[in-house]
Amino acid sequence: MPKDTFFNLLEEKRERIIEAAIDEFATHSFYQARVTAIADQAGIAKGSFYQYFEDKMDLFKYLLDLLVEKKMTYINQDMIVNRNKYDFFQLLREAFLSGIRFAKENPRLLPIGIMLANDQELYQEIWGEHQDTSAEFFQQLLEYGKAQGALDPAIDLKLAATMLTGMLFSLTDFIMEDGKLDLDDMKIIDQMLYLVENGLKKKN
Amino acid sequence: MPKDTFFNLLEEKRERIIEAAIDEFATHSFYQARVTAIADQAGIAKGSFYQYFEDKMDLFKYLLDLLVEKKMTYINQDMIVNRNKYDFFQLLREAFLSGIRFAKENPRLLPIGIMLANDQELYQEIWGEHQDTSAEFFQQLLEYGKAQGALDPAIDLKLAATMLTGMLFSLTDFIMEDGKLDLDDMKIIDQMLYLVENGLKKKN
Amino acid sequence: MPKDTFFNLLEEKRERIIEAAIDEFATHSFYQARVTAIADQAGIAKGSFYQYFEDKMDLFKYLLDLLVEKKMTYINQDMIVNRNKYDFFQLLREAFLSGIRFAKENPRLLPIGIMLANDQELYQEIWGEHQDTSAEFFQQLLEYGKAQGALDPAIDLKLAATMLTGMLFSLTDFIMEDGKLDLDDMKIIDQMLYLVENGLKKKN
Amino acid sequence: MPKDTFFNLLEEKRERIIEAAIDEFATHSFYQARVTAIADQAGIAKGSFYQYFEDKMDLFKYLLDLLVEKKMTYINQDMIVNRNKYDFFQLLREAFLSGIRFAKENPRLLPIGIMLANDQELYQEIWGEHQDTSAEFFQQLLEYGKAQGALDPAIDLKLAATMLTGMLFSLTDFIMEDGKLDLDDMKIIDQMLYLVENGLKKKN
DNA sequence: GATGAATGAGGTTTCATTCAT
DNA sequence: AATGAATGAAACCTCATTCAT
Repeated sequence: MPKDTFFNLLEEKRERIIEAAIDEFATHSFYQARVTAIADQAGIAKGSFYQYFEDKMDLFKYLLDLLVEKKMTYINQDMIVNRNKYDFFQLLREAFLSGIRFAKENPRLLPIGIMLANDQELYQEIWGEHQDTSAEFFQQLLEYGKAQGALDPAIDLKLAATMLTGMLFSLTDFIMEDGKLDLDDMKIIDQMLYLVENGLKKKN
Repeated sequence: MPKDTFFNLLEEKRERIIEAAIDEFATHSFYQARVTAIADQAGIAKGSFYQYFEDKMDLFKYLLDLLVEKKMTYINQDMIVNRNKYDFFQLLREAFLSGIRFAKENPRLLPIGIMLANDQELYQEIWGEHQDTSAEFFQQLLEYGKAQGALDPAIDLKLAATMLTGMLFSLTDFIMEDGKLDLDDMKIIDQMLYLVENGLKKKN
Repeated sequence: MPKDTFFNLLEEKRERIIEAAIDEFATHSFYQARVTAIADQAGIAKGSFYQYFEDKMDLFKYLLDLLVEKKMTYINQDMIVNRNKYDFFQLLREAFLSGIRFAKENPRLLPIGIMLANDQELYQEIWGEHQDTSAEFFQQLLEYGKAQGALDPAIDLKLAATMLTGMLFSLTDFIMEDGKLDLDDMKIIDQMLYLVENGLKKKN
Repeated sequence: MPKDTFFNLLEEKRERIIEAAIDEFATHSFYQARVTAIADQAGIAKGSFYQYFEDKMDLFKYLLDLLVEKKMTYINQDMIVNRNKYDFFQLLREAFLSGIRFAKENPRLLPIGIMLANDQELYQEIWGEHQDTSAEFFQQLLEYGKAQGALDPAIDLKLAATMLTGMLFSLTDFIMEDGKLDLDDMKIIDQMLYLVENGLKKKN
């Protein structure tokens, strides 16, 4: 946790530091990221950095907290409200949508999460067991769908969850790549959902 | 490219160096990996390292070349031979299978590829534009399937390719995770293919 | 010298600062001691510290002044009063006793003096020539003893003073070590005095 | 323990480094001593230092090992040889003599030992329990003397050992102070021994 | 060709002190 | 007077790379 001094700062300066940190961690791994670069970019003295944070890790963890908190906000807003109104595939659509929306509105946070996900050792140190949330989330959603009788009973839920996770990741990459427009996103998501619902096979 | 001296080495020593390098890069990012660790592990003097390679990057690029070359070999062996004998979904099955097989037989190469894929800057420096090969490969396969009339004409091929790429990645993770058995892999792949073919929706 | 602001403080706060400083300097060398720790412990702002003292050294010197002053008080109280009533060995006993008593009643001041005594450079900077007070004191006492005819004329007074100084230091350590009881102290001091008076040799 | 690289160095360079280290640690506490100063003084690059030693502590411990080893050599040479030839007071004389001789011939090692002795925390970290050797040594010697019937049976051996330790320390300081001559040392030691044997009291 | 010592730039972190409120 | 944020020099240590044998 950052020190009190950090939270006592003027909003504006705090923002500058966070922005600088996100910039640095979005483009460099935790180890490659330099405290000096963050301090310089934020326009503060190197020494000041250590008045705000215990060390580099302290800042990094705080950033991840922000990321998780923000992401949760996104998903919850959309999903909690609609959980009982819609059927499984509509909920899935919402889930995809909020994932994409989050990524688009916080594009610099994404690489940080991805980098962490790919550094096992760091991941363990920071989050311990803390299961892969994304796959877990989809599995719960699928169980709900199964209970509703919306799913083909032949499918393995855990595998399907894994699959959806992978698809969401790729889809995000796909959409982020050239900053495509919002309207198009809808089409893409609907296409993707069509694939998920009906598969690739030609209907007779 | 490694220097001539490297290729003049006894096969056995060359092998030892490559193995040591793979070990190091499989567990550390490019920047985090230490030349010293590689030299120690390979049982050569630190100075010798620089007689074989220009620098750390030189070795890393060479490793990636090996990785790509090896992966291509896998896919080609299975696919080129069977391209005309089987229908689209059988080919897709082969593609998944060879992807998985490669990952299982070269488990230490995988993290290297993943790490690289997640470091934009490094990726650019090493491969420049060099499109995402995996998605490209699936797109070609899908085009072949479309030509065969095996696919639902409503689907967007590029998107489907993205989707399959993500799925393959996740599937690989899924299988590698607890070292599942070969026979099970088949079942999982068939399950996955079932999803891909028929989607999640309950059949009437 | 502390600034006027320091002496204008409420007795209670001044006390708190001194106590905090003693704690810090008793457990850390001058260089190792941290101004921040003192300020925190005393419950004052770091900035306030510099309103009271020129710098770390300023406080340290002041502490040493207090120490010397306090020690002098101890010795004087006992000694000045008794100087003419008792013979040499009784005075020596008093001197040892007051040394021990001071150490026991101000246990945290002792390490500060010891640390200083062992850092030549610092010692010089703070006290310049300022002879070793303890040895000097014993030498005067011995001269008084010689004048009284209580001492073996063969002994070298300066050397004996050095010897007594070392003994007092060790004795203090010895007694402080496990917080021994007061009554025991008397016995120990009498034992020690016996040694001083009669030496180790077996009497015939 | 220093790394192998250190022991592979040319004698001359190794010597230079040790000398530089002793100089630094003799005039600064462990924490105050600077690796940079040692490297500069020894004429090596800062990086080289870390090729030879794990860290600052590694070098410091090695220095202490040298100190102890050297001191042991001194004492043993003189004492082991003479243990059975001489009576107690002669042995004590030898002990004092070797202590002094060691201090005179290795004047820069002494402050290092003293500083360590006065930093409890550091002492613990380096030597753990490892009793105060000097006091222990004198106690054994005194027990030998008691067995021989050379000592006044009224004296407390542990206290006497403490006393002798303190005296040796002070005596060493006394002699080192202004670089007194060898011949004088003998006189001083004999004076000191006289005090120890016969005490201060005037003989009738 | 092989070795391993030598180098120094650059990273993180600490902390006494100053400054602005 | 009091506060506590701001500063930057300086410390330790790492490591890719060069150099001399």
